[in-house]
Amino acid sequence: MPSQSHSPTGGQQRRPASQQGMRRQNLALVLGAVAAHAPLSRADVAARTGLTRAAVSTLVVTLHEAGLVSELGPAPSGRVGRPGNALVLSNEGPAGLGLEVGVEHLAGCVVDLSGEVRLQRRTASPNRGRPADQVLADLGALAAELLAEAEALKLRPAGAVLAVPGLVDAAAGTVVHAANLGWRELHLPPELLGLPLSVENEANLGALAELWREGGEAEGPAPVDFVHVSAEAGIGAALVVGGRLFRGARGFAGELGHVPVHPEGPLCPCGAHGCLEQYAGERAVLAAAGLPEASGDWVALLAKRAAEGSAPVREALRQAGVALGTALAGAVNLVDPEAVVLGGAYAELGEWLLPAMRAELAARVTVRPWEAGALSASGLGRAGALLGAALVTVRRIIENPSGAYGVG
Amino acid sequence: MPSQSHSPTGGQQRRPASQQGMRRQNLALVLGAVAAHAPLSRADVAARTGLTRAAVSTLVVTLHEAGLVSELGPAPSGRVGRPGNALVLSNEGPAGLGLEVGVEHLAGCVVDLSGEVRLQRRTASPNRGRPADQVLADLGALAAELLAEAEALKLRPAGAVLAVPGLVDAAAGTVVHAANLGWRELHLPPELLGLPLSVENEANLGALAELWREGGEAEGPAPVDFVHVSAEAGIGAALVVGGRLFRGARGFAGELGHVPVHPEGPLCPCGAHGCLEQYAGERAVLAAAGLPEASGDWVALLAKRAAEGSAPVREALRQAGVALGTALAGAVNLVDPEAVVLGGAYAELGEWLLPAMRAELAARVTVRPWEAGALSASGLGRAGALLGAALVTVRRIIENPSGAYGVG
DNA sequence: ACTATTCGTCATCGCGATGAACAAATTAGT
DNA sequence: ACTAATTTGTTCATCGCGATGACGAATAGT
Repeated sequence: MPSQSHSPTGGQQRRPASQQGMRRQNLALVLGAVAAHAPLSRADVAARTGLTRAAVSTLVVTLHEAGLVSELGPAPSGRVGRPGNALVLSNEGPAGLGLEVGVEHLAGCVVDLSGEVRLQRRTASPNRGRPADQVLADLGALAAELLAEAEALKLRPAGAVLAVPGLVDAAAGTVVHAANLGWRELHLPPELLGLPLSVENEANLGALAELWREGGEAEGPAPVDFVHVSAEAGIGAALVVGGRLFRGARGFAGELGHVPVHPEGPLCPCGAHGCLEQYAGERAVLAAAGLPEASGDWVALLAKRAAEGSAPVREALRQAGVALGTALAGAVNLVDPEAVVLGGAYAELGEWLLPAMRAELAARVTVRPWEAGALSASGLGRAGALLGAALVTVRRIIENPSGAYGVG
Repeated sequence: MPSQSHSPTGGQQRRPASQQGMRRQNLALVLGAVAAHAPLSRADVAARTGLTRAAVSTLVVTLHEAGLVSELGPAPSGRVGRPGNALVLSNEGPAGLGLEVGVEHLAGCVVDLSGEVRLQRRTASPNRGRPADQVLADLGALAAELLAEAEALKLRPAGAVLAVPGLVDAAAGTVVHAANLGWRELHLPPELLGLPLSVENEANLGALAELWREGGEAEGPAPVDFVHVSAEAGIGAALVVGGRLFRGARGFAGELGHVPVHPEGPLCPCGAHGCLEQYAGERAVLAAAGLPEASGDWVALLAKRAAEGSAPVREALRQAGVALGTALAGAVNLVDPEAVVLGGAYAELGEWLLPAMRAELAARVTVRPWEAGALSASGLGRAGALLGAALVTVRRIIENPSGAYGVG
């Protein structure tokens, strides 16, 4: 289960603090500082973390032996004094493998510790209704190729995470229901080619990719409390709270698609009336736009038609935006996020969806301060899920370096 | 600010782990075990926490010197072996002072470390529109009386928390807006009679009281992930996530009252259309019931008329329940709580509100498992806020014993 | 060359948990 | 009643790990 167990039920079952725990925590602290702030000397790390230079030194020895950090050698800083020895995350050794199964494709990628995508691979594959074991076999072959190439780069993935468009029980490692693939109650093996394998919802992984994106760009610091909306199979929202994915008590948080928008609206397959999906879901938008359903890459098609100036398509998207905005207004009133990010496939339709969403949010979020800029489209778009899947393993190593292998 | 700072913005600004931090954590671990599981011998604590008996011994010495735990003396256990020396939370020394200002009353109470209410006081006081400093002066007098009585019981409150019906910025210690009192942008002094003073929303405190209620009764274990709905001034929902109050990025989470229920519904004073308050708020319910507004204790009045069998009142409450259920269905779909608790004044109307709410939730929460029993009325009712206010200080001491005084 | 800095490492110290040993207090068995 | 077996709580030696302070190394400024 990536990132966070869903309710550790641990009322007060905390572990006692031992000196080994202390060391573990400080290893993570040092590695986290190196991961977050590019090249850093030991002294920089000490200043930033509050640890002593001496302590940082011994911690770095451990991290270096584990192959997690490497030195670039002394770099003239321009200032007086002995120059520091720059530390960076190792671009060899531990890595993360992300896998993705979509309706029409399989994909995988390998990222190194610094989050850089080092390998990527994508193959067309009509998976709709195909037996799951065949799909998984193809996916295994793709993963094997990636692992071979990774070995040539001296990268050694420590875990694999699979992104699935559908409802997933991450803790149990099962796909509860993926309508577009025709999967239901599918238990995935705990290992793939010797790597521990986790499953996760595409929407959640897209949110994590957004959370962990390189903050270096001019986009400002990545928010740690946000709602990430994405539509792939149904409409899902991932809640990120304090930099952690929030799964809810039973792991089913984020079902934005079934938030009631018009309580007396049309019947939804879920059994309720007027769910958001009835206004902003695939079928609803295609119907409103006058397009046939199940038409291949419907998102790309909509984007193309809208760009061409099709009035019905634009109106359909505007109405979807209104519904999304209404549902999100409720969500914002409830959880008060720092930002709302439109991700996944819908990010590509942002140009047509965002104005109506912004208007709706501005009109309905009135009790607290709310700026239009707090709603934006993800720059990652559909690539987010795969990237997020690969990053899960890497982040897990960085946040708990002694957990991987026998570092401690 | 009680309980949890609202977004520590701490991307990776964690403190380094020192051996003093280790001690602090283990003190909290031991004290937490004693607080949670009644009388416990040192050996029991060791077994339960995973610490060594030796370690527990020295930790208990520190806690005893700080006046946080006391010994009951050896108690025959019936089993073979030397009997353990039972440890309990001290019923003297550190305590918590809770204060409450309502539209028609002032109240205060003192709880000891074990959460027991030792002193309670309530005075009628028409506070609507009265100058805030006069109200606070009266409240100070009430607090002074309680502190004098507390001293006779050898209880020494370590902090005071004030429950206010309205929007509060707990971190800044200000009441942003309390419509029913006529307060706006009121900065409260940081101290009251020498005690550090915090302010908090009534709804949030009611939720915390629910969270911290004695689990011993047959009501089963208190949930750690739940939504606590209460209506006092407006309709508020407090989200408790993993046993902590969730405040949102800016501290405004839980505005259930302005979640859109019927997007094209009547205009709300907040500027939006069809907010929940337009269907389940004080004015809406009274109007639907055919009663004059601003009629003293309107909740009690509604409960009385409903119990007498008044059809219009019952129908008004049923419709409010439908609206509440619709809004809550959205909330449940989003955050997947373990339970939903109806608290505050509305708890007294539970008999008339719950059936419609349950029906609505059952119909609209379909993707995940949902049982009707997950929605219930709080047993604390309106007393929750005051109790929660007093418990905040006590819980803070228990969760961080070295923070209070110079324990460490 | 000399001084002022800054960086990284080493020896020493203190704190706090661990583990083993031991006295005290009880029950079970004869 | 006396012994054996347990369980509790404390004491003592030990270990791990960060803090502290000192020292060599490497740079800039004069």
